[in-house]
Amino acid sequence: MPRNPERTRRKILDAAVDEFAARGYAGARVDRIAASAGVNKRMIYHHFGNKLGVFEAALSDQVSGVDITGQLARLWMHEALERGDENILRLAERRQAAVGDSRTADDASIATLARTALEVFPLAFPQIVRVVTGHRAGSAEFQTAWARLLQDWDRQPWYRAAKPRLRIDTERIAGAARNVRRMDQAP
Amino acid sequence: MPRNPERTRRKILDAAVDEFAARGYAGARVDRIAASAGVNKRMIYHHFGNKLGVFEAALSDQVSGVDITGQLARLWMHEALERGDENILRLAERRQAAVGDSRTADDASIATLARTALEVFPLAFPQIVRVVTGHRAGSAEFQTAWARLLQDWDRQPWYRAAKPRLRIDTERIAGAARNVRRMDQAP
DNA sequence: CACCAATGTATCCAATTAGTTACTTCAACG
DNA sequence: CGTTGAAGTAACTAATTGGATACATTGGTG
Repeated sequence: MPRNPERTRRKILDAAVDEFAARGYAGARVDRIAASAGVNKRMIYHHFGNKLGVFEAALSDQVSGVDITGQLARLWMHEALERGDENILRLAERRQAAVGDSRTADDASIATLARTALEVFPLAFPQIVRVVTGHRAGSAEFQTAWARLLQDWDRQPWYRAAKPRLRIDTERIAGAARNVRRMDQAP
Repeated sequence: MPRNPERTRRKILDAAVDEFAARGYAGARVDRIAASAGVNKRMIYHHFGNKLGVFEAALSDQVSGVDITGQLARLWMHEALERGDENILRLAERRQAAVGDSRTADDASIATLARTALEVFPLAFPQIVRVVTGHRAGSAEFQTAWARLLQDWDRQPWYRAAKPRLRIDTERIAGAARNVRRMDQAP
């Protein structure tokens, strides 16, 4: 196998994203990232310096996506829990992805945010879905009901009037919700 | 100081709630809980068996609240990240608190859930608030805009028609959002 | 080709941390 | 009163883990 720094770096990053999404910063193990990447642990420190370096790189690598999946929702949660709203990674780039480059009116960004909240919530808080509705977030019953809510939301005149930028295909969201990830075992 | 098992237990639990809310299961330190409770570490194992026992007790103690604060939002997040929607603690009690004891129609629970999502989101994802709106979740600009959104939501005929159970005072929510907690230092 | 920095491996280490052991003190109760 | 078990303390341990060390190999460049 010929040398290929970029590929090694990429393999580490992919493994790190999985590991940090699943377990968070404190729960993640550098050894596990190395093993799952099929790379020697020394390479992680070579490319990223220390554990925090891998964490930041892994977040940066994924976190600006707008295609919301369970994995991204988990990274957002870990990001929020560990960094709050300080030192937001790739702020400009993410802002661009979320609301475009026009100077957005407040109404539009609030509407965009509310739409995002409704999209993310079942991925982020599946237990609350179950507590409140009695159904699992991945169940067909809930999926259809929630999709209908999103559609109703989209049709609201006051929502449409705000001209929100981020419009994510409702179908794709419904599919993503089925992929809610769980940790393999209890903490 | 006379012996007082119940008080000791309570002190441990309070300290544990803070510690787990701030750092999650993997990030929490038993020593730190003991120190911050002003209790010998051995007492934690005496009362709760092991670290997981304290974690479950701390979650159980707080997690069924409907009075949403930054602290509770963090506990919900850690609960979701570490347990998904399996083995939900105090399910019946929480369900009762959220939607009451009547067999709730689906429309009502979906409406309740959506309302909860909008309430919790800025507490749970302050960085997304900032990315999308440009304002901090605690800022007056965002607070008032978001409160208006919630009020608009509450006035929607299709929301009122669903007769949602959980109605939380918008003012109190706005106040709670100001208390978004951050970790003291980077991970 | 010869050199050297980048890439890679195997192994070790110091610090942290969950959990234990061995012991003391208190309070209730027959 | 004295015995019994729970409440409490201090010190220790075994295992984990982030990070370091020492060394080998490769490939591009002058």
